[in-house]
Amino acid sequence: MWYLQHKRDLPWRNTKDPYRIWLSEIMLQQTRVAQGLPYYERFLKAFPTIKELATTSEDKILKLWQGLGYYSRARNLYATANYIWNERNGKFPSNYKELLTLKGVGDYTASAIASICYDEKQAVVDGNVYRVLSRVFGISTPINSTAGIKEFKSLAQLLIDGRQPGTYNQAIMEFGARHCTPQNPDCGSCIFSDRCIALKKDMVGQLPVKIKKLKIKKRYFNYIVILSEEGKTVLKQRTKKGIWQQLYEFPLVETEAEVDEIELKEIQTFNEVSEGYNIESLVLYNEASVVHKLSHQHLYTRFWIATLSEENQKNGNRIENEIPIARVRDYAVPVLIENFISDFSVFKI
DNA sequence: AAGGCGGGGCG
DNA sequence: CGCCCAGCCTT
Repeated sequence: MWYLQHKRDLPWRNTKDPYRIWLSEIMLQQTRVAQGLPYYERFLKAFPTIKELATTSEDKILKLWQGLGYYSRARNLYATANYIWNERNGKFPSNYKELLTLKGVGDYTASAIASICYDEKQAVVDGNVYRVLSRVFGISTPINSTAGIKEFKSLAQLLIDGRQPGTYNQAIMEFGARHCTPQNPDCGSCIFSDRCIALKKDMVGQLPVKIKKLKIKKRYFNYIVILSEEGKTVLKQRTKKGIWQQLYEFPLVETEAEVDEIELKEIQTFNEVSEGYNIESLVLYNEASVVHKLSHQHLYTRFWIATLSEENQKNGNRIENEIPIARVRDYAVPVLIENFISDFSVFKI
């Protein structure tokens, strides 16, 4: 069989422990194996069992998750670990249907855990499976339409080997990831070349079909990097809906367009931010905006260094959310902020 | 049914 | 540059 010859030796392939499988599957949602692998190793070391994961803090989990993206996965991971540890005596649900009720666990993840850990016959349908099935069977139904999702799930469910469902699922995904690749698949040496409809019809490059409707929004961020003479700065946690929920960042002034210093000081949010401080000087750190690209937003970002006058500490004013500069690296921050911290000499300790 | 949610790697 | 990645949740 193709899988046995080509499978990669991945750490979660040597276990049926639902905790480890669950952790790996959550991490690999919309994430390449190569990107998720180091995170998986670090998580397993820090949290060997669900007990350690459930009894730590959300901040610690987010810090370890930093850079992997889709941070709701980390928050749901923590919520689910707590639920399982506290409400279920640390015992995972042991079938597909119950797994589906867990936060952050959808059809794919529930099928993966159920098939791998409990030998339940549930077919996974991830990006790899969509690609392989759409090509081999020549299916043009958009994979992200309601009809497509149903059609591919039932087809996969027909094909799955009931004796080794977990192995079957991992094999078809591995085949999609390693052989039936999105670009330039090696159809010449493919084990399905005799029956692949897409190959016969010369449609490999056009399958799978996907409806796409991504509008990219431009946003303009101005981060106010506060520096007090005591060697402290200010970080705030993002608590609102939207990107980077629960992560930390410098006080943010969002504007409708790029602004200069005069314009920035007229912005309401800037005045709210600076109200508690006595800003002595405000210096633009990067003339050219850093463009941080998310899949759905482009963030044009400038950092402003705000040095506080001595009065702040003489008066003993307590500054909200202030932290020693040496502790900045303890906080979970977006990559955009992490890059700045790494670049800014004051933070290099 | 549609939109929001990260970051990185590849051609 | 655009595309896609072991998807899920909210509206």
